[in-house]
Amino acid sequence: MYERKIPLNLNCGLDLIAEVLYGKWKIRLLWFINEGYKRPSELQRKIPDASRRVLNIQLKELESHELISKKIYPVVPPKVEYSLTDFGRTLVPVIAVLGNWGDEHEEKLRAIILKNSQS
Amino acid sequence: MYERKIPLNLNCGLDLIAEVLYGKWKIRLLWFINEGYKRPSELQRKIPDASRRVLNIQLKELESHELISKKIYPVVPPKVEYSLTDFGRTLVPVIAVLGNWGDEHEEKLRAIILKNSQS
DNA sequence: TTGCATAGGGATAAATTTTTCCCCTATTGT
DNA sequence: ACAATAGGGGAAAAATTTATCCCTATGCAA
Repeated sequence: MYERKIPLNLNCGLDLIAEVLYGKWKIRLLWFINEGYKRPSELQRKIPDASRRVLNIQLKELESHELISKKIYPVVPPKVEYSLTDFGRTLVPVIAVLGNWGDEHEEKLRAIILKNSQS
Repeated sequence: MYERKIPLNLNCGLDLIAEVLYGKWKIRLLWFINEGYKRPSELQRKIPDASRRVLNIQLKELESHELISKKIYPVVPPKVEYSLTDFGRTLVPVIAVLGNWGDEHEEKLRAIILKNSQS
């Protein structure tokens, strides 16, 4: 595993939430799990741009941060289901606020971002 | 400048807000600017762990995303002041929600994160 | 028997972001 | 002449995150 060389900052609430949410696909994973997509293969289908590997890694991090829990069914082929913990559920309204802001300003944002990514 | 090789996703509100907020120091920059720390040197003092260079880069990105505006006073030595645009101000409550969640769960988060970063 | 689906992991490469180092602007004061 | 101040930026290195590739195992279907 990767060993961090620059120490973490955990001074304020913003540092703390960043530490658990920073990761390209984490917010989306939480969102889809909340919507009821529980199995890894379902999540991979919902997020086709992410590699299988990173999703596994980020799911494991979410689990280690106690935002989701993993249930392994002892069957073959294997079956796994993730679900939000009570703690993870407290993040749902927070994520909703983020998504709503993006949705509300969708046109403006799309225009600004595209304009900048071309120059 | 760096030329992106993996194309952006701008499908939903979450993608859009991620595009403007992703960056190690951006949220903090917005926050401090909102609190009234306007000059680059003030911001650097408030965020001593960031290199001067990145702060400049991220300020410029925030500006190009129209979240902050930059006023250059034609004096010597130079004087610059940033401030939130109206658009940027709409993000303040969103950032507050993030920080509040972190603050509310501060002890739990600190414990979880430290436990995981040691193993 | 071959191929597909399920879930996951190791090793390594590539992409991206952040840091470090050094230089430049112009004026005021020593 | 020279340092101090305030703001910026290029280039390259380091840090970090994601992607790619290959391998494990089992049961079911064509």
